[in-house]
Amino acid sequence: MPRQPEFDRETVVLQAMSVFWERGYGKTSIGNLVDATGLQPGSLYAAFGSKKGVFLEVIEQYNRRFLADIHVLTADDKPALECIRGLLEQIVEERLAGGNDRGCLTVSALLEMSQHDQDIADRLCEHNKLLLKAFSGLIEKGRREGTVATAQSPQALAAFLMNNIWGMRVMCRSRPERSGLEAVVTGVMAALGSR
Amino acid sequence: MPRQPEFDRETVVLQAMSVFWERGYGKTSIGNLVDATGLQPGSLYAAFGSKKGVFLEVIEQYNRRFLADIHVLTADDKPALECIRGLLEQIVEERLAGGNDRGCLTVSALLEMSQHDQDIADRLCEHNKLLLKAFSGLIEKGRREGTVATAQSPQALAAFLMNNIWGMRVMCRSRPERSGLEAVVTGVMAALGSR
DNA sequence: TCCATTATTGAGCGATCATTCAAATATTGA
DNA sequence: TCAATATTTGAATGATCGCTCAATAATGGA
Repeated sequence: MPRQPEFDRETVVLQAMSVFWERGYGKTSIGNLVDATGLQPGSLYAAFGSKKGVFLEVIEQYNRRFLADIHVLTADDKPALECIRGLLEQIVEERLAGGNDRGCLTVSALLEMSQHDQDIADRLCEHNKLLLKAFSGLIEKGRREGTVATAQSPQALAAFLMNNIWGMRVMCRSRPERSGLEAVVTGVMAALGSR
Repeated sequence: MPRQPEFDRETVVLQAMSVFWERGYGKTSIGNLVDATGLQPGSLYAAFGSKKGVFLEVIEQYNRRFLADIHVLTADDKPALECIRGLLEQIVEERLAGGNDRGCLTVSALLEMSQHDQDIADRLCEHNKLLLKAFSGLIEKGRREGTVATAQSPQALAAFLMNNIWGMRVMCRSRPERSGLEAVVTGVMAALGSR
């Protein structure tokens, strides 16, 4: 066997994720990726084929992690409605702590790229379907427990929930006040919990 | 008086708006603007100073028009809650008609540019405050009529409403099914109308 | 030790970008 | 008709982009 690659692929993807997340796809140059990963252009192209190839693998990993988080929540002992509240409040607190104003990588990518790149659009839409299913499962669990009492179907409530999370991701890019973010949490919880 | 400009400024801004809306800021080149407006680079720069100058005037006009729409709704005779339903359903129908998958110019601009350009971020955030006030006024009217019955403050409900509209703008870029979009409308109406 | 195979390097390619500016053109008051 | 004053034109500029490739370095089996 000849020479082995010197880098760890997952590490490189995470480093690239950080850059794409911070700068968006269009404003990320190969030079930025070289700086962040320590790999030279030739190595990046040997490993991923193109800038788009790097990005596709980045959103693949980003999506996998997000989905895993939801599945962990679904397996949790706590009432599902409380898990959902925790999910929303985590977004609020992360944003207000001054930290994450990067929003969501895939939401930004959807708005920036879906009109221009069919491959990226396909991948993002496919992920959204998986995410809807995951939320649906979480809400079904809530209904079995009785914590989710609203008459609408789990699928409909999942769409409503995801819509609000997307909205919050946008709001995080603005300069939101605590009152606005908390109003969203209150509104969503009321919509899910009341009958 | 010497030679007058040959173009109508508002027309040019509308033509540029269409391009920025379709392509986003980063993917819009001066060449695209030349094609859309019929103005040569030199004329564009004489009139607007820079690409960013064109864009700032575009979002200025976009925002003015959107705000005006909300104020028209607030002056309408119909119950405020029905006006809000109409607003949401218009987004649903426009999207499902196969037409508008461009989403919202300012939401896209916020995600694409807010991290990189302070001037554009300032302008967008300022507009968002105006929009929140306008929604607040509409909801206060609903409360006076009794159609909006929820206990939360008009400001809080306005934030919740805007959050859902932003979410729908994102969803419009995906490939949404009617059921998902309608679930959002149902969820928002329930949250505003129930006590 | 040597060779076959692969990874890494980084200068360089052509394309495209936002922007500029000197020349050409149009308008108006005199 | 003729300056004086603007606008319009579009080729040119320098920077940056994604990407390539010949040269070099590293590895492991023979």
